[in-house]
Amino acid sequence: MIEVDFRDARPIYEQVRDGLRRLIITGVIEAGEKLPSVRVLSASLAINPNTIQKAMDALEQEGYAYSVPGRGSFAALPTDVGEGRRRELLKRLSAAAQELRFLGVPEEELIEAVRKREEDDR
Amino acid sequence: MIEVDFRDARPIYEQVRDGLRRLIITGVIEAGEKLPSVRVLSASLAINPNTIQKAMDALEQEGYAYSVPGRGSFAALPTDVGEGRRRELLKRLSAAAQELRFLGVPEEELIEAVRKREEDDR
DNA sequence: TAACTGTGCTATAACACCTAGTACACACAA
DNA sequence: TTGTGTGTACTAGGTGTTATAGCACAGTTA
Repeated sequence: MIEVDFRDARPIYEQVRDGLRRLIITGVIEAGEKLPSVRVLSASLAINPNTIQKAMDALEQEGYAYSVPGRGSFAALPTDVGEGRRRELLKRLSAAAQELRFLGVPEEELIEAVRKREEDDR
Repeated sequence: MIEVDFRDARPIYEQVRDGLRRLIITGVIEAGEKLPSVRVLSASLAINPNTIQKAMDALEQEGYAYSVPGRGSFAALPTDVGEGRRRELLKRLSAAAQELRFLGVPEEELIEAVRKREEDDR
């Protein structure tokens, strides 16, 4: 369900956060649906609960999830995601596009990459 | 010329590396032209020379610059930039696009962001 | 009640990052 | 040659983040 690479330079909690976010934006977990619990994820990934908790906190701050003490964490609606996240993604998008143009990648290829649906880019 | 934010979570050497890369891809520094020296950058940004050196090493490894002992560091040709960098950027591009689509941003807006030329996204 | 849930806290170890200081070899111009 | 500027290399230490272990509490649900 979620892959964590201990050799990766990125912190584990970021990998978990990104993995959970990916489950949401790909529709594997729909809005309102329950996310795996801190303890279950901790056990299945062999990662300390505190680290999973940190990933959950980050995801909740982005607006992708909300937590209810005693019940669990759930996927939020796309409209609940903060505007800051949108702006950051748009910045990232044009920055990548600008650099790719500098590297000589034709614009059609960029647009194709933007339109592409199914892929396994982390 | 280059801005460094000490409060930013990103390491200083990454900020310097990205700043230098930006000078190259925006054409401020053209291919073959000399980059500011380690010591000059170190003095003007009030950053330790070792940190600047680390940024230079990273930039050189990406293929955006090459160094000549005794003479200085210079901007490389776009064709010298490694294929790994291209792949990473394309991944980043489609990942951002996919998430933005999930957030309800219309495709025309994404394509517009990709086409956009002049902007100050870091 | 029992088992699950999120949440909070302390303490510790490991690692990346950044700094300070020093030194060497090379290129270039006076 | 001498002086200056250049990239490069090394040691050492301080600092903050990350991840871990362990424990505890309160709320929810069957």
